[in-house]
Amino acid sequence: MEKSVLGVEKRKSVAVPEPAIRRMPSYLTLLRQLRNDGLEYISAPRLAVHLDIDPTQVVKDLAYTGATGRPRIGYVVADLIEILEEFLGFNRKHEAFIIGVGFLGSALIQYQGFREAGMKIVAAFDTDKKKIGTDIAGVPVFDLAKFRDLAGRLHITIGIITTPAASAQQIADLMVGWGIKAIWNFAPVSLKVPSHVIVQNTHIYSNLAVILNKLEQLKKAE
Amino acid sequence: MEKSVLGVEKRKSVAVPEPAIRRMPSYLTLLRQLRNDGLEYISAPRLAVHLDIDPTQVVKDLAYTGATGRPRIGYVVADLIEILEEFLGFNRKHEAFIIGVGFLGSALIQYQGFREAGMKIVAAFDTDKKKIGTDIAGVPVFDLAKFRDLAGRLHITIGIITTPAASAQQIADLMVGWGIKAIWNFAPVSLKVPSHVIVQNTHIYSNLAVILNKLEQLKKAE
DNA sequence: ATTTAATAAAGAAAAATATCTTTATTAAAT
DNA sequence: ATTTAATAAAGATATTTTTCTTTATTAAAT
Ligand SMILES: NC(=O)c1ccc[n+]([C@@H]2O[C@H](COP(=O)([O-])OP(=O)(O)OC[C@H]3O[C@@H](n4cnc5c(N)ncnc54)[C@H](O)[C@@H]3O)[C@@H](O)[C@H]2O)c1
Ligand SMILES: NC(=O)c1ccc[n+]([C@@H]2O[C@H](COP(=O)([O-])OP(=O)(O)OC[C@H]3O[C@@H](n4cnc5c(N)ncnc54)[C@H](O)[C@@H]3O)[C@@H](O)[C@H]2O)c1
Repeated sequence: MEKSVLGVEKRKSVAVPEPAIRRMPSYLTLLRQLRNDGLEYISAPRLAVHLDIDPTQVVKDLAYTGATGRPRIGYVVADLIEILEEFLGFNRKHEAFIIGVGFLGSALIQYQGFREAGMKIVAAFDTDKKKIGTDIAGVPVFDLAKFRDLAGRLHITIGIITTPAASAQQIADLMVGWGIKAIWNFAPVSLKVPSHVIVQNTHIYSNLAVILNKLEQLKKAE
Repeated sequence: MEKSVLGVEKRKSVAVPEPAIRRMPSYLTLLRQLRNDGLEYISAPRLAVHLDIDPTQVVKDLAYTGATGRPRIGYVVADLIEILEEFLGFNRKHEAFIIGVGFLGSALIQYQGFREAGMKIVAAFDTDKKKIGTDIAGVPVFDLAKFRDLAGRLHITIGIITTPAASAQQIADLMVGWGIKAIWNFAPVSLKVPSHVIVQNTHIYSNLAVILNKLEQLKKAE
């Protein structure tokens, strides 16, 4: 919060650092597990040991959510879970559709873990005649040609791309045309979209590159 | 490079920033595509436009690989591809095995794209009797009980974990016991391993959290 | 041949992020 | 009741990463 020249409160977009956002689901997952184990309180230093990160970073990350702990005791596990779920939006419903029902697309559709984050894939699209009309874990696979039709009726903000890289851009264009708010892209390409559309890339090669680089450093150090 | 007190060159581990490493596969993927389109030269500013990143960052990233460009011309596409492949290790062979042949594990086994990065999954392990003995795209699925046996004979440095979160730690312990160098973990848990073992987490919830957070910010801005 | 404009490369500055330090709080131990 | 030790919280510092600025290079234009 910041005072403007006129003395009126101006809501400064106190953006939480992305690295902190990325760590938060780990806190939540661990806390849920600890709760199931019957734990009532947990301190930041102990969370830090569990997750192998700096204890002050845990405190700072949790502070972003508004959570407060008590010295000598720590945080109330149940409360912290609720606060994190609320902060991350994992306690709300997020509907998504997915385009490209291949190996990865099918895996994502059948992934039970998205429930824990409030996300639900409600429809799938493909161009393959053999897949169109089928059903994967209750999620119907539609003809991509009917996308605009259907997508317009459903009010969905998240579109997932799991087509080959070659068709990813045209799929993105399609999504943008329909008015999608966020695109989760698993194809190894950089999508060009208008600035108001959120794009989150999950590029598998980046992770592999980090692994190979660390292996190389390890080798050099020997 | 740094001079030591004795005047002898000390190879300071000039670690390339991880963010740079993570961007490099994107350069490579794009360059391969441009080469296929017949392009001979490409400048950093044009690469930057393609990938929507800062042009000086492109130059800096590429400089880490040792690549040099010429003013007014840019980089030689073919050369740059080779340099990047060499730098990332994508032109070498990296054998891996995978534990957990469920939806995600199967998708990874069947993923053709790993070839582009030199990685090959040579064996899979599971505890499910129905899966043991089968074959996925030429990759045999073994009984996990025989893991130690087989893993010892194959000389593999990378282990991929795609089991449910609940069993991930015990799988990691198993891998460590065998002497694995790097673990690529897709289960949403923090693994505890000795410091000499590389762990790369690919946590799906982190990506989702970023998307939901950005959607929330978008909503607030309205 | 000379000028111009694009660009790589190196360096400086800024921004973002992580870590360290200090202070205050508080539950448990004495 | 007092002391002690653990810890949250806030602040300061350090590190990392990105962006900006300057300089030098060079192919193309004049
Ligand atoms: N398989 C993996 O584990 C994995 C991992 C990381 C990233 N990826 C990426 O995810 C994407 C999909 O990979 P995959 O292994 O599932 O491939 P896949 O070939 O199994 O699946 C692709 C699917 O997309 C469909 N498709 C193709 N063109 C389409 C279009 N224009 N519109 C709609 N559907 C279309 C195909 O019919 C197919 O069902 C690729 O970009 C890949 O690089 C895959
Ligand atoms: N499906 C996805 O798209 C997706 C995406 C991101 C992350 N993940 C994560 O990847 C992991 C696997 O997800 P999934 O959807 O493929 O689950 P899944 O249930 O389809 O597959 C899990 C597999 O692991 C095997 N398994 C269980 N315990 C084992 C053990 N102790 N040793 C060896 N094998 C064992 C099971 O038999 C099964 O084949 C989970 O941790 C999940 O959170 C999945």
